[in-house]
Order: sequence, then C-alpha cells, then structure tokens
Amino acid sequence: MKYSVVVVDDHTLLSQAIEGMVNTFDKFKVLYTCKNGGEVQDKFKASPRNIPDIVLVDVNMPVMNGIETTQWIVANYPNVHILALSVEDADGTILKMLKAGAIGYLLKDAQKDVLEKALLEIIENGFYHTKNVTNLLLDSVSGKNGNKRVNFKENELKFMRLACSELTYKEIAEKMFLSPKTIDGYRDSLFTKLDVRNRVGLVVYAIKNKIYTP
Amino acid sequence: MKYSVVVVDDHTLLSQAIEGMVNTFDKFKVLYTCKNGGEVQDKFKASPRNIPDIVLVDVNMPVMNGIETTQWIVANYPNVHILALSVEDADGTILKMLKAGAIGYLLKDAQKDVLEKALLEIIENGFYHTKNVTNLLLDSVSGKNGNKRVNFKENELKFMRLACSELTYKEIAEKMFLSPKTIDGYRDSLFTKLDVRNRVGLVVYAIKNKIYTP
DNA sequence: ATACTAAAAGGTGTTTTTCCTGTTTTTTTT
DNA sequence: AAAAAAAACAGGAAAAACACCTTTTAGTAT
Repeated sequence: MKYSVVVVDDHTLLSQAIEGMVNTFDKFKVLYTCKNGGEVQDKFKASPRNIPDIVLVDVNMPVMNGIETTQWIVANYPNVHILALSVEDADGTILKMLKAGAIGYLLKDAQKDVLEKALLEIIENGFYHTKNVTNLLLDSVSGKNGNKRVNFKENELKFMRLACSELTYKEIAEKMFLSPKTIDGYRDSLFTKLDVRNRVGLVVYAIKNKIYTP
Repeated sequence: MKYSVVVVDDHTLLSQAIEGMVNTFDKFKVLYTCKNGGEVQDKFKASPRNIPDIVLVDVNMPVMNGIETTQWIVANYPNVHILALSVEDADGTILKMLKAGAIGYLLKDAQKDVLEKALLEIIENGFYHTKNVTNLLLDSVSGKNGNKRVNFKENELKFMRLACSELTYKEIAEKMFLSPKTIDGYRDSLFTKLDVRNRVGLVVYAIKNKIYTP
C-alpha cells in the first residue's frame, strides 16, 4: 500500500513535475493536485474518506497562501503531515510555515532523491528537518518543546473542539449523538495520550496546537 | 444584464484599478466612482433612477468616512449591498463597518478572483464573509468580547493565570496563600464578569485576551 | 462460523467544581 | 472612632468531572 500525497502549487508546470516525480517512488502516489488553499479545502471536504497522508504546500500562492493553507489543514486535519515547498530561502518564511504547523521545509530545486528521503522520513519519524531548519528553530523559539505528534481519531478531534466550548460532557454527548459514557472514554484516552490531568490541560493543548481556535 | 457597481475611494489610482478589474467581470460593470461619502450622496440624489446594486466603500476617507457613508446608504437605500474595502485589518474597524450595515469586508490587496467571488456571493447569497469576519461577528453578537472592557483586580489576574494550569482550586489557593473559599470568590466573580459558565470559558478567555499565554 | 479487535456503552464510587447562602476580617472613608 | 466598603472566608448542597473496570456491539480477519 502506498502513502498518498497531495501537491498544492499554483504553478501547474511545477506541480505536474513533482507529481511525476512522486509517482515514481515506491511508497508514494499523488492523489491529486491543487492550485491554492481554497482548492484544498474543497477537495478535502468533498472527499473526507480520502485525506492524504502528506501535503506538499507551496508557500507563495494567490487566493490562500501556504501559511494560511497550512494553518487550515493543521486545524482541521491534524493527522496530515505538511511539507513546505518554496523557491525562496527567506528565513522568515520558513519559520512562519513551521510555526503554522508544517513539519518540514524543502527548496523547490531539491533533487529527486532528497524529496523521496524527506517523504520517507516524514512517514517514519514524523518530521523532516534539514540542519538549516533545525538551527533556525533553535534560534527562534529556544523554548525546547518536545511536542511529539499525536495521532487523533476523528471523533477525538471533534470532541476536543467541543470540549473547548463551555458545554458539559453530557451536552457534548448529545451534540455528537453518543452516550455520555463514550464521551468519558474519549476524554480519558485523550488525558492519557496528552498527559494532562483535566479538561483545562486539554483545552490549552487544543488551542496551542491550533486544533481549536478561539 | 450586468449588476452595477459604484466604487468609493479617495485614492484615484486604486479606485481606477478596481474599476478596471470589475469591468472585466462577466456580471458586473462600474457605474461611476466617488472620492468620498458626500459625492455619493450627490450622485445618488442626482440620478435616483440609477442606484447601483453594490457599493464598494473605502473605510478611510476625508470629508465623510466609510462608516458614515455606509450608514447613510443603508438608511436611505436599504436595497444596496455594501462591501467595505480597507488596507488595515484592525478588528475594530471591521466590526464598525459591519455594524453600520456593510455586508462584507475585503482587504484592498485582495486578488482579482477574490473580488469577483465576493461580488457574486453578495448577489447570490446576500453576504460575503471571510471566516475571520464571521468569528468577529459571532463574538460581538454573543457579547463575549465585543466592546465592554473588563477591569480585573490584581489577584483575579493572578488567579486566572493559575486557573489556566491544571491545578485544582485547592492547589491554587495554596499557591496564593489564601483560603480555597476566597478562590471560589474570585472564580465566581470572574464567571459573572466575563459571562462564562465554567472554567473552560475562563481559560479560553484568558488565552484569547493574552492574559495567559500557553 | 469463529476468533479477534476496536469502538461504544455501562457500572460504581470518589473528587472537584459550581452555586447558593451567609459571616468575619480588613481597609478605606468620613 | 464610627461608618461604609471591600476582601476574605465558610457551610453545605447539587452537579459535573474524573477514575477505573466491565460488558456489549460491530466490523474484520481467519
């Protein structure tokens, strides 16, 4: 089974080139390409059963740029890995993308084998960082942060967002058409996963990781 | 038949650029442009048979600014749709325009297709809202964080920050060298002040207003 | 069909929160 | 110093949150 990839870039030529490249990789195949973030939203919403494992996002796009696109994907599909693509190496851009939730950054002129290596690393380790990027991160947010990526179930995410509202668990259960006991289960499992004591910890985590936006 | 648009902006260059842009759209044409609100009043009165469907209003103008202009149009020509244009994204401005009766808000550096999409949406659905604006509206309507500012006591602030940690109230009391019952008092008074139901609402408020930074 | 597995739901009991009702203590004002 | 105001504190009831452990259900693989 191959991991699915989506390419987002307004330059048709380039996105097609990448598509061709990725499709030659053993473990990866391109699901579709988008010209901008809006198109990503449309496609994601249109086929919720077919969400890619990895999204390659160009930083500079009209309509909805890479940063916004990244933020939206992170907020709505936290399990998707995002790799930023750009021609420019402007430090600010890289940082913004990473802050937005991208887990790696790749220059567009990267060689084929570099891209494949990056994709593999993302799947295996959950991140891909060139040394350059690592240094940038250390310099900027010297606040260490061992933010390991957690895999959430669809319902856990839905629950987490509702838990950030002032609803009681009983009310959340009603909204999700589930038993309060199931909600208890989601809560308990999230508490364990995220290593928090109570709902406050959950809410802070959700906001910090852009799963819920106040 | 095309929908008629009027552009109101004191920057001739920009209003002409917008005019050119709009005139390339299939379903829209620019009737005329105005430099300020006063001119709008004159033109509207001079040709009452020729009132536009949509008015694009710049927020910052001399003589009669965007908010006043919007109010006048809404009061005298309720069928006209108003879309606000601005360079600044200051939250207060957006809200004021929307309260004045604008049904949408667009940044001036918006791309051509965004403008067209906005215009179409206005004609079809009667409104155009970016997500950002929607959130602002929801907040203001629910009286969450609209315009009333809250005065916090020093201890209330200290407590609020601790309430964003995972401590129980008892533990917070110990940290502040106060009785748990006093903490109860802080909490209850904050709940009332901020109109929230529970600690979750408090935490979200604190983060949103940068009283606590995760 | 059977066994396995993950999600959903249930049972039971403890702790914490929330929301009332107050009273006492401290600080400020007159 | 007395009066007024603000802050701290209290008791107790009810609701909600939390923890832990078991059972049912539904889907999948064998």
